[in-house]
Amino acid sequence: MNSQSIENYLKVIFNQAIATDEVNTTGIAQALEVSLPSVNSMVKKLAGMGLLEYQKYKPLKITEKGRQMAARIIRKHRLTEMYLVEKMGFGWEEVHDIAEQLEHVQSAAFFDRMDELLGYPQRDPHGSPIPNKNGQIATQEYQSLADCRPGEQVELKALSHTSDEFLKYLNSKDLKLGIKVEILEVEAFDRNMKVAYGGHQEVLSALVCSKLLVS
Amino acid sequence: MNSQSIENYLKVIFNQAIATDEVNTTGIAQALEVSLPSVNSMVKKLAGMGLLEYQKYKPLKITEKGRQMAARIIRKHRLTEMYLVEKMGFGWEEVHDIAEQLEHVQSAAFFDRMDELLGYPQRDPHGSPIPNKNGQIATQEYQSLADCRPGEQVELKALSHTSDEFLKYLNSKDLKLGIKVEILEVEAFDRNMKVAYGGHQEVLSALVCSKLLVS
DNA sequence: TTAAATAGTTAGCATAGACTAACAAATTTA
DNA sequence: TAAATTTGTTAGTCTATGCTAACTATTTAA
Ligand SMILES: [Mn+2]
Ligand SMILES: [Mn+2]
Ligand SMILES: [Mn+2]
Ligand SMILES: [Mn+2]
Repeated sequence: MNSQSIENYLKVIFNQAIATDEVNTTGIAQALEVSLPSVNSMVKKLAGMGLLEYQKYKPLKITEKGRQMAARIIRKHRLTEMYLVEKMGFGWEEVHDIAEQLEHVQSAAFFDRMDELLGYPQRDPHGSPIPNKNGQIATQEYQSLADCRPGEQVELKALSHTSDEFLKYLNSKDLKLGIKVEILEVEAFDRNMKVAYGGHQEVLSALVCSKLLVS
Repeated sequence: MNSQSIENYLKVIFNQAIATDEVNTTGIAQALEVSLPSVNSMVKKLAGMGLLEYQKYKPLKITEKGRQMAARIIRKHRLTEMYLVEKMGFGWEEVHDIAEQLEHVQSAAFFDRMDELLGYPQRDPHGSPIPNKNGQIATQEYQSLADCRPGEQVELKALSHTSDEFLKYLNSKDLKLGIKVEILEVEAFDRNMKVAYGGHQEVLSALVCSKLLVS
């Protein structure tokens, strides 16, 4: 069985591969808050396990085997988050740290039961897709709210950033997944957006808009 | 934060202290399936943390601090087992291995929520008491079925042994907690018992009877 | 296109937690 | 009670995973 450490590395590498395709040592070190030499030795180990392709000084590439293994861990993470929100009444800002631990539990039955009780959800509470048991994952086809034009009416589908602070900010503005948002105005200077949704009218910063994924 | 290893040692020591008051190195080694020197060095570490009293060649004694810490882990274990059975539909023979992992999750909110959703249960699916948040634990005041006499009518309250095989055996005989059992006959030679309960009439071996706790 | 900055690597070390081999103390058995 | 057995301890080793310091390769800026 792989250690929690290995699983956490692999997950970070997988996520960085999605974002940039080219994964580098420094990015992993920052994401995991470990030193560069620690990453270097773990990367060699993962390569030895056939999960990465590693050549000195070259960007890292995750293998298909690595991708699948990572996706299965992410599956457990996201199912857990969904379960905590839907079945245990937690807020979407409370679940990540718990899921970060539960994702390492070794018990197919446990996660399969969550999946079943949830009715086989496709997305987690933050709108990210839940990989299937084979490690296949739907690609996000949403655009950023920041790329929308005045007059458009869109639906909030997912978040591209899920820090506690951001989620609490969204709570404070009653911004939830599924709400319909109308873009009223875009300020040319700073790209701030005036939007209307569910009885609210708010001005959202360009930073916030860039993290909101809509369709 | 204490490691999973430390927590598992402490739990074993706590349980042995309940059973015998005198805890010895060999017993811990057997329970955890590790070598004697491994236990010896961990025991010194736990003593250094103030969780045990250790003197060379003397039986170990768990401290009040150690007892409380152990009971809090056991609380998480037993709440988890109860949650898995009551809220997720697992059988009592399926939950121990999952709880063995979940008991190490660091999140008071997670276990408090389980507790709340379960309605603050006093006992786990095997009838063992669930310690409270301060590490206080009710003492079992049940007697073994093996100590009962013919003609007595008792209620099955808990198990003093909870291996998968034993639980599956109980499943096969429809023996569940809460059922009323009448002792019909005790065979003098081997102490086998003929009992009746819920439409069943069975002969239970002395070994089985010794593991069934009743009131 | 050289110099500076950044990124990646290696060597060496630390800690946690496991192990075996060798030995010592305590207990049991003859 | 002396011998045999069991129990506990010490010393030394190993693997996993981290670290810092020193160095090298690559990339960026002057
Ligand atoms: Mn998460
Ligand atoms: Mn994790
Ligand atoms: Mn258990
Ligand atoms: Mn455990």
